[in-house]
Amino acid sequence: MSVATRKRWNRQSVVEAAADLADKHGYDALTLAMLAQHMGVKPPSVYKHVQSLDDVKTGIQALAATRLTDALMAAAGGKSGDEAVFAVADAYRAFVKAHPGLQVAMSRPSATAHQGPGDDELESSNRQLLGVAVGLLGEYQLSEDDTIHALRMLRSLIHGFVMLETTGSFEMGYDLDTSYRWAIETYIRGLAGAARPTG
Amino acid sequence: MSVATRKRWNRQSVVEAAADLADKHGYDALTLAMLAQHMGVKPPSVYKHVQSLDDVKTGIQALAATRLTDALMAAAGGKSGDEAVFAVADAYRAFVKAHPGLQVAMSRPSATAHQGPGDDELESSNRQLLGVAVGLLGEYQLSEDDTIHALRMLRSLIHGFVMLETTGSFEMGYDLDTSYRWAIETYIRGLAGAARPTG
DNA sequence: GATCGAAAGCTAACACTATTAGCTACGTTC
DNA sequence: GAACGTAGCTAATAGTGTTAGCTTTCGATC
Repeated sequence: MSVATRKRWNRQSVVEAAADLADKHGYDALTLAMLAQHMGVKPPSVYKHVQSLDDVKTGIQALAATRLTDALMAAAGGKSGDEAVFAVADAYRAFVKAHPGLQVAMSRPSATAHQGPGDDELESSNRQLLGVAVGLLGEYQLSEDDTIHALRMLRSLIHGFVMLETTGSFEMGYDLDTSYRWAIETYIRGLAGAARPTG
Repeated sequence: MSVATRKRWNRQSVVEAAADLADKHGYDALTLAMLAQHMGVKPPSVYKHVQSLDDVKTGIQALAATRLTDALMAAAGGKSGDEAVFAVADAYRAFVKAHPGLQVAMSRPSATAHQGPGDDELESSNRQLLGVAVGLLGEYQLSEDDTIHALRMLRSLIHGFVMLETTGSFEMGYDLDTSYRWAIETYIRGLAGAARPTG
């Protein structure tokens, strides 16, 4: 007989398991009973490792953010200018396609006012991402303020497109890949016109 | 005693009442018990007018779409070119601010494969909106394909910005109104470069 | 290797959710 | 005024998350 010593869970590993389930069955379909069953345990036992289902969902949100950040930083690494922008845009879209549950998680206001561990990690991850993003737009000669605006615009554009795509809100009949690239190109073109007068 | 003859409900009026509640308490917080109480009725009675809670939510989605369409068409009415684009963008953002519940409803995949009445209305409303939108970009001299791309991009940009704004995903410290206008301006600037060679 | 305490499992229970069945009473119409 | 359909009700079911309290198992210490 295999003496199958039972798996040792902790908040992190439970959240990761829950994130997988969210990707498989949908973020909203994630239930505590489902999570418990997947852990091979009855529902109340889950509370030994985690405060509540909201706690788990908050954890998923943080996990999603850091994983997305990692993916974007990896995509941008080494590249610069247009090439880097396209790479990040593609990586974002690919990430969402691969992780539908995590995407939904990211597009919800945080359930609990987060305080737990992982919050610091999330903060530093965001700071890292912002640094990379600012570097991303370095070649476009924007003022400091305009860099913020340009970043917000790029994020909005990518996030919105991917959102509308996954909810099936776009009319059919025209290729989405083409539209996506067209949009990023047009964004870059618009950016050129925003460049500050060369000093 | 006032003989207060009780209000006659139907699917439409129930959906409208539910939409108000969704705006007040949040789309996800909307519960059948809450809806029943607001109607002055016990939960099971709601089913006399509506098939299920999912049915109500599908109704809210349709209602949100048609109301948004109306608001956008009203905003665009008479205007053209840049002015019209700014007007539509502002109207969209204002609508979402005024109807947070409806916005969330719109950004969710439809709960039930809609079939009920109001679906036709939704369809025609969408067709109307597309017509207005195409007219909106008429001045920019885009090819037919590019018009679709430009429309998708504008929608993505607006939807994404408003989404990130309402979920509090933007870093603080820089004015959002300014960023929003900046983004629309940059979009229009990029559009100019996409204009087809004048034939 | 036996013992003891903490960690993690369990069952039972509670309050909530949506939903159905079946009954009663209102209100309209003939 | 009688008949009938609409719309209310209560009671009950199956699901949700969550807590309390008990038991088992695991790991470390003697």
